[in-house]
Amino acid sequence: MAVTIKDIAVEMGITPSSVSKALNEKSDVSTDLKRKVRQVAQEMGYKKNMLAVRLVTMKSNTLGVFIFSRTKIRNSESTAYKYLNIMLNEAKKYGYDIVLFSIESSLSENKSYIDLCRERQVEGALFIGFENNDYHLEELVHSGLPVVMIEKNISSENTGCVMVDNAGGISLGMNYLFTLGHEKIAFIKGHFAAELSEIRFSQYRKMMEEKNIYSDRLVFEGDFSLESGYAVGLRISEMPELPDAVFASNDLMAIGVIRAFSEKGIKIPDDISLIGFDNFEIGKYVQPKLTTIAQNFSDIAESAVTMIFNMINSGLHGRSVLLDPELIVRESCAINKKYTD
Amino acid sequence: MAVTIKDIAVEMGITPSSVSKALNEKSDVSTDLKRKVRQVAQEMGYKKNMLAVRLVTMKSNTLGVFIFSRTKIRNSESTAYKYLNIMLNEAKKYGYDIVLFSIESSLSENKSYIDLCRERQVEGALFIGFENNDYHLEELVHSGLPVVMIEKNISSENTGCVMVDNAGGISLGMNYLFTLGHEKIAFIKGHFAAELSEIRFSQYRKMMEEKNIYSDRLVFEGDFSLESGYAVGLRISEMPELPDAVFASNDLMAIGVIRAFSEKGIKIPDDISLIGFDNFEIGKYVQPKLTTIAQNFSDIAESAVTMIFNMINSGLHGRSVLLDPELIVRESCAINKKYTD
DNA sequence: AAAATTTACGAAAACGATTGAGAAATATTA
DNA sequence: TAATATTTCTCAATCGTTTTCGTAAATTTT
Repeated sequence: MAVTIKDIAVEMGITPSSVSKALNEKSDVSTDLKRKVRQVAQEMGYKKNMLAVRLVTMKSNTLGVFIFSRTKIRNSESTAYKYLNIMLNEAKKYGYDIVLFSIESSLSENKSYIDLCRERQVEGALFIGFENNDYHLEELVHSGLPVVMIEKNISSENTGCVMVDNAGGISLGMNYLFTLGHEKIAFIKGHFAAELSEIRFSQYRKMMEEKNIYSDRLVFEGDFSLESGYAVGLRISEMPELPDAVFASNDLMAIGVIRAFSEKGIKIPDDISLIGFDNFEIGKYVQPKLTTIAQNFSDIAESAVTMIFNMINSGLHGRSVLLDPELIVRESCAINKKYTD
Repeated sequence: MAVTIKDIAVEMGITPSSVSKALNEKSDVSTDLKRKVRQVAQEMGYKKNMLAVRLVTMKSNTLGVFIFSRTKIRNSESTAYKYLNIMLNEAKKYGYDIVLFSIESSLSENKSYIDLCRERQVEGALFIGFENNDYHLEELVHSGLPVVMIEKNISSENTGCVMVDNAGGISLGMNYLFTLGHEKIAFIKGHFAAELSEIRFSQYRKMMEEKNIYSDRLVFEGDFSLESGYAVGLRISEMPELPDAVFASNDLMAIGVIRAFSEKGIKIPDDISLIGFDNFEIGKYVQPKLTTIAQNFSDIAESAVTMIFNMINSGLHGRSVLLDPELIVRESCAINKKYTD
């Protein structure tokens, strides 16, 4: 069917090994033959069979990428894709392919992530999002396979992670809110199965407690989705006394809140301030423009790929790298009026 | 390193072929041996090497998917990911893997899409988005490799496509607008390199011309991005006389328009009606809620995968399938006041 | 009990490449 | 010119499977 080096060999009256070496620019073949072989290969439409190459060289040059879609954690398909895109381009620079794994179906097959990786001979695995209750984590950590996770804080010999400094991001936002004179700051938590939900909330709680102004009644359960933000927004609007501000665990929920408040006639930032987390582009187009904490998705993905290649090629251990978030001030926060009284 | 069937064979004092047959549930091996082999394999932590399997069986069980990221056509990373996700799950049902290809890097390597596919032995390729000026199209069509494209209307022996009926979608929106009494309908075109931009615009133009109300001054260039929608919105707001309505080629641009109008004090839908295309979830949360044309991304992706497997397994030819769009009426369109005068 | 059939396993070739060791051809040195 | 060194190619093993064919043993049929 397809033309092989053997075909080229018989065509040229030489051996397959010479063809292989010529095509791979080995030193023990004359430049003249190289040229001829290249030309014949071209003419015959030869394409090397990577399956064979990888089998014999025992190098798959392949990275596995797992994206969690089962529960739509963070509801941010768009960020998953951003990550994926960067990973793809970075991997290509190293000459690696990326094979995608979907979580839901692999679980139904009753194959663990490691099984999938071993079968495909992937040299490393990248995880985008990881659920707290996933019992495969243990296995991953002890597998020996280089693994790096995004949005899940972990580091061991063979597993690393890269994520934004979520606690730092919350601090940035909280301090900004404090500076503006806000004290009754409500918080909308993210999806319970995402580790960063807990991290963000903990930092919020810690900072509120330090000021002795923490109250359970100020925290609301969300799941990172627009809808959940909207639902919480409605509930907040019905509180006997409005909070000074609300800190949403992500932009999507913040936008849901904007919608709810708008329907209830609550003005942002006049009646209440609002801050999000992520810095999605859409935040610049909602009314009011959303003040938020930015995380650089490209940097995260790039660091993840860099780390995994360091682990694969240089045998480095997994590390936990935290990237700096940034406060993006736009229009959804204002000075607390009560403060000026 | 890793345990192979040979290892199992020596361990059990049988031959590799028996192990292979046992593991593959072949009929010419006793159920007793099968059981034993399974157990030993399990104990020894055997994982079959798919590279070897695929090489010998001459079946890669792999689909290639190409996503165009070079020019951020449609600016809809999120839809690309939605497509990808469905494809992944559908492919898994057939026992296929998906390897991802990034367009930009492949071009820099000077390897055509077909080269990449042939090397990896992929059995079919899925394209998400395709640029008008991509000169590789010709090669694809004549490659013999099963290919199906999303958002690019083409069909030949080995290439098919699936997309929403864009012209029909525009008709839906235009007729709705006409019913509401609008005549001066502005149109924001999508990215010039996307085929569907032309399709959508053509239908708009056709319907306007049928009513003899087409004017070049009512059409604006966009590129599917929020920013471009915003920019056009600003320009529209500065027109000597406001149009009755604006039809944006996608929701993102419509949201940009909302922002621009809001800043200029133009009320939607009181002063002007607005309609989008895509039915992104965010449309329900902007103010006013966006009326739009819905396309079902899941259906599109599923159809694409189904088609490619039909081509791969049953040798069916590529077809061009058009899915029905739907008008989603929300709040951004109202009856034309001039009409009621 | 002999013949025919079935069952269960082994031997070996294959898939398409790579690679180190060895052989042949050519070039270099003494 | 002979000996040595260098270049250039061939040989053959290998990667981990699958699969066809062959054959001995077990089973069934006559």
